[in-house]
Amino acid sequence: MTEATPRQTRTKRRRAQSFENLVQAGLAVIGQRGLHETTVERITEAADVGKGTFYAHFDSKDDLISHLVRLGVDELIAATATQRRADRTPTGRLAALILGQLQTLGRRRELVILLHQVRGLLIRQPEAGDRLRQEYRRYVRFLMRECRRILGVPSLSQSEARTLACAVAGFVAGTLSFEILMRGHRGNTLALTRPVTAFAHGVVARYVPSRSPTNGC
Amino acid sequence: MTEATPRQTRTKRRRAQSFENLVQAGLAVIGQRGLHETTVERITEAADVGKGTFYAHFDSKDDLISHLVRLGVDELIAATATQRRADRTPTGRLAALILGQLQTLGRRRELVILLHQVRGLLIRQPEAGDRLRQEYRRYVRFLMRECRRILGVPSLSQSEARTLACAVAGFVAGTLSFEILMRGHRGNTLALTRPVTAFAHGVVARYVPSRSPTNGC
Amino acid sequence: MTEATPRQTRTKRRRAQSFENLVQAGLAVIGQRGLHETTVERITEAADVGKGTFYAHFDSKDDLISHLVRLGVDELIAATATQRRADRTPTGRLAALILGQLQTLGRRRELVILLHQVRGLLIRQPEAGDRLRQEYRRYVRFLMRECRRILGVPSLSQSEARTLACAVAGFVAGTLSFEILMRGHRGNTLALTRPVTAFAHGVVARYVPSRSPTNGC
Amino acid sequence: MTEATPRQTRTKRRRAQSFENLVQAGLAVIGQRGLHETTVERITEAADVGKGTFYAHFDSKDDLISHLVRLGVDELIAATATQRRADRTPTGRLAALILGQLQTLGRRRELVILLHQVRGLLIRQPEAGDRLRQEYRRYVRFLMRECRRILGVPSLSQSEARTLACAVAGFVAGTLSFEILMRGHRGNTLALTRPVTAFAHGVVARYVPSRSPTNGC
DNA sequence: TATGAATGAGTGTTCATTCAT
DNA sequence: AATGAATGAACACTCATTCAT
Repeated sequence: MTEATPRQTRTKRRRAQSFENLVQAGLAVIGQRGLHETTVERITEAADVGKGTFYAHFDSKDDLISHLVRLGVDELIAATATQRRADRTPTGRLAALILGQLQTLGRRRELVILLHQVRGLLIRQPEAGDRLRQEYRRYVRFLMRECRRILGVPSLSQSEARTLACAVAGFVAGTLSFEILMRGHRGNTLALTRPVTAFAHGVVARYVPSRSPTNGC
Repeated sequence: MTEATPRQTRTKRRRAQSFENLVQAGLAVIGQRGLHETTVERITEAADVGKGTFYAHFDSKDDLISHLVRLGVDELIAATATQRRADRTPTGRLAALILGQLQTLGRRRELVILLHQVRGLLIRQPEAGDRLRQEYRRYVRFLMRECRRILGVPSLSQSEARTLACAVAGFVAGTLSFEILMRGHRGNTLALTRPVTAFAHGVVARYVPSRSPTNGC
Repeated sequence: MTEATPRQTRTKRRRAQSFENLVQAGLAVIGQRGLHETTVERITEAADVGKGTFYAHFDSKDDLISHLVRLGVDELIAATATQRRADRTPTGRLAALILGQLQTLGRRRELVILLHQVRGLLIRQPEAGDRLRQEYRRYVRFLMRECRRILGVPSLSQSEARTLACAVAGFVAGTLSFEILMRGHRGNTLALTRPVTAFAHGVVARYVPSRSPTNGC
Repeated sequence: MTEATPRQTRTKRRRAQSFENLVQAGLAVIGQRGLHETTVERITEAADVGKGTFYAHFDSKDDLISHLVRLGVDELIAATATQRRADRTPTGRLAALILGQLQTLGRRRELVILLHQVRGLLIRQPEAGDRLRQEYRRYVRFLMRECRRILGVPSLSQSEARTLACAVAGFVAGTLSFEILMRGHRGNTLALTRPVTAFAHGVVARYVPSRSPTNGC
């Protein structure tokens, strides 16, 4: 017990440590240099492992990126979960959903850069990058479910729900990218409250069948 | 003198033709392969000119990209101008503004890819790429003016107008990128009418001081 | 007379002017940027003529360089002629010969750079660059004649005279290049008087059969 | 532990071998083709390594050249050291110093070409190439010390010593370059004995305060 | 398992030269 | 005679990936 098992465990722990280092280093380097200027060497230097070690954990650079995108989408989905019940009205809940995404991304610019740049690769060639594309689909499907939950299921066809989810996802990602571009820093996501509530308000007004004439507002 | 002018003209025409070929080829190749996989050689092949000719017209690959972004922003601004008076109500005019952008971009996927990927480069390092950044600022400032024109000037501070313009720009660019990602093709921008009007409606409701209590709807 | 001849003359003058501009511009650019960084375009810009004009006057870049080297050697030879009779003693005349070369080159750094760099090309491959090599041979042969004249003809075999001339030429060119390297500017060629007279003194002492025991010093 | 060291050693030996191959190949190729026609690819072919390997050992082509110049200057200095005590009289010692340089360079034409061509680059722009320039300064400073040692320290100011060292260095490098140029081959450096002793004689006569009137000869 | 030395296809860029005008 | 637009071979350098240790 004091000999065999811990040794194996220690080896495994070391391996897990290397893996984790590479993941974190990868995200950090991408955040600083962007996808294209991120080289395997820079990642392994930042992770403080040998260059060969990278290929003991990942099949390729693209493989690491897939991992990172998966983690990023996980985080985006998780972030929303906490705010799901913050409000009672559909408008408030939709606004909370959007603001939750914005705040999470606002705190982690690496994620904005990663997800933006990978999206840029995917919209280029419809046939390629299926594994990566699935992650974005997962994110949009999550938003579809959330929108339906908030707005009420029967009012939306599958296609309409997807269109709306794309609008929500696009609003979040796009607004943030322009904010960063214009302000040159992370920006204050609180300042985005007004357009967010406006968007949420409009969506509820147009998508939720008004229960009473005055409820739409 | 009766000879010199045509001579010069012929040569200049040839030069202009090469330039135009390179610009169009550049946009086309970027649309197919993305910024990073677009090589100068691929561009010159597509333009059917020698590789050296590229550098007779542009200082560098980045220089061409700057040109293309400028043209793209010009097109985006011009596209909107035609729809400026299509509607009378603020909501309708705002929706028309957004739909105009979407339709123009929907027709020209190369522009979506170009502007998306360049934005991806710019949000990475705040200090670099100033020339390119100026183009995006020009676009956002244009949207600021349009929003103010539509919503009425006094209601918006400079900062709020900028935030709103970023939201509009982001909504357009982001929604389109997710649509392309999900549908795998250009998508039908008409299907986006509903979220667009929702957004426009919400913005007017929240930004325009209501003239009468029922007007917001 | 007022018509035909002057017109031809004017054309010829223009052509001669272009030629002269190119020669001067070539020398100037080489002086500033060195042989390798001197491009035909930079020369034609400096000469304020079109790029094609260069090839109306010279077969190639190498052709211009040949011209310049020829002019440089001419100048070196001419510079010496004036000082030929400045002194009576062999030591003084030899020192005057060397100092004359040094002063001419000291005033025209472009010439130092040109002749040094071209020599660098020629010592690399014995078989190539024959036309250029002839210019340096002309220079060395000139020095052979001068040395013989100063030291007295019968005392030197052809081979020894050539070796001595190489030493003189090498002393001049080499000393100047190290001076410029160490001092970072043209340097004061007057400061070189002491090593020059030392060299001249030694050569006379060792090459001239002493007429009297005390004359060697 | 008993295994780790040999492993590391084997890899390191391989690396050192590649490095040495590149250095030798670099010098050889420069000797054959000159600085400008020496391409990284030609070097790696001659060294029988992949092109990328070059950049695993050197930052750039210039970096290799710096290395080679350093080695060349080292060799020049080392070559002299052995002959330092070959003679007793100042004239003999100075001549031995110069002949030592000439014989070393006469045996290694690559070094002549390398040092000549690099000097050609450095005399062009006073401000650039500081790292390379330092090597030449090191060489000249070495010659300053040697001259002082041979001629006796008190007789020379710092500035005069530097001028004399430049003259010695220039005499060596320049004479050899003209010899190679004229003879088309390595030449017999023994044939240079006469001008060398003449130079040495003259320097001693003019720089060493004569102990007795007849000693100068 | 971890390493890092080696690789070579691929990239942006330069420049001497040609030639239609 | 003069021009300058076009050309493409050539170059320095990068980087994802492999593999012997």
